[in-house]
Amino acid sequence: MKQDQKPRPRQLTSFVTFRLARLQASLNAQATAILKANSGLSLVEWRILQTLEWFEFNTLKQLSDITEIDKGQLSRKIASMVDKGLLEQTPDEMDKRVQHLTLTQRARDICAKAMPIMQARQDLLLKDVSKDDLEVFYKVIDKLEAASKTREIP
Amino acid sequence: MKQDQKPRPRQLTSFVTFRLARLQASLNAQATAILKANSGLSLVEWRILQTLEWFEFNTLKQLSDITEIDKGQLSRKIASMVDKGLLEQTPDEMDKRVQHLTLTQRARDICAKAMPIMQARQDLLLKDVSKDDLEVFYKVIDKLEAASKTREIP
DNA sequence: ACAGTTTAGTTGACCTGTCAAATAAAAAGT
DNA sequence: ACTTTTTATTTGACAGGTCAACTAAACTGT
Repeated sequence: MKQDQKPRPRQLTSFVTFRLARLQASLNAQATAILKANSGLSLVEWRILQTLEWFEFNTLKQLSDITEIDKGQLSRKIASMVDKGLLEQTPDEMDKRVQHLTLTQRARDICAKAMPIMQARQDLLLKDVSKDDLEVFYKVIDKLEAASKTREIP
Repeated sequence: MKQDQKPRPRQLTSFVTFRLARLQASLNAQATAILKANSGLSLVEWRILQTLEWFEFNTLKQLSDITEIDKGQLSRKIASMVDKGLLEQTPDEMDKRVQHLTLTQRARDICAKAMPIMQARQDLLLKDVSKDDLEVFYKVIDKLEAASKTREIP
């Protein structure tokens, strides 16, 4: 009688990452749909614009470091956003390699319009999460993020 | 004197999703690198194989529902994995539309070889996370996931 | 001054992810 | 039986994401 062919639910190996991947897929779909319906921005565009608004940062490198978005992808995205009139590039005085990015008025308008809805979504997402739990949540994210940067597993 | 041009760090609007996106980028890069070095599998391939091993499920639809991976992507991936000799498809008796998927011996061997390393990585990721915190973490993920499925915002 | 290295950003190639439309088989309604 | 609706899977088109090689400007040390 051949049985236990299948290891069955097993330990929760890979479960954290599995859960995070699935959550991410779901969150992205939601955000993409909301942005499309309300602003015409893609999710990456929204992220870029928001990051530029939140942080002091305004160069591609800094953007890439902070968001972990690939610099290649950013380079192309930024170019297309400049074309669309969402971003402006101004060359750095000292370092001729770097370009500083700023939102155009148009981009600020679009963001201002989309913001309340994205804010509402954020509120909805966190509606049932207590302050304490959220703190723990961020703490765990910090730890996972730190551990995910060590490349000591080969 | 023009100042407060820039709204500054503001509320933590979108911060949860921002943090999750960044974490995800980092985790994916790590997993991809480990898998590449140790098994030749891509991350999606690994996820598909693991999901098939963990759960009873073995059809494309079930795989798509459980992982939230797009069915289109799955359809193509599965085809390529069948080509590579990682999966076998056997048609359902009753319903001629569905195909049941099973890992080949080759796939099981590769997974068996990669598993200890992926397990070690998982352990490393969670090394500094207490059991209680992890529980809270999963609880918050559940809530975010549930909220991300409501399309009641537009 | 200048060879060697690092850094910001670009580009090419290629894989992954997403959406929507198309097929085709099952199930439901009449 | 026969039209309508669902459901499982496939396909096309295209945006997003990743890697690695490349260019050009700074920086380093001598």
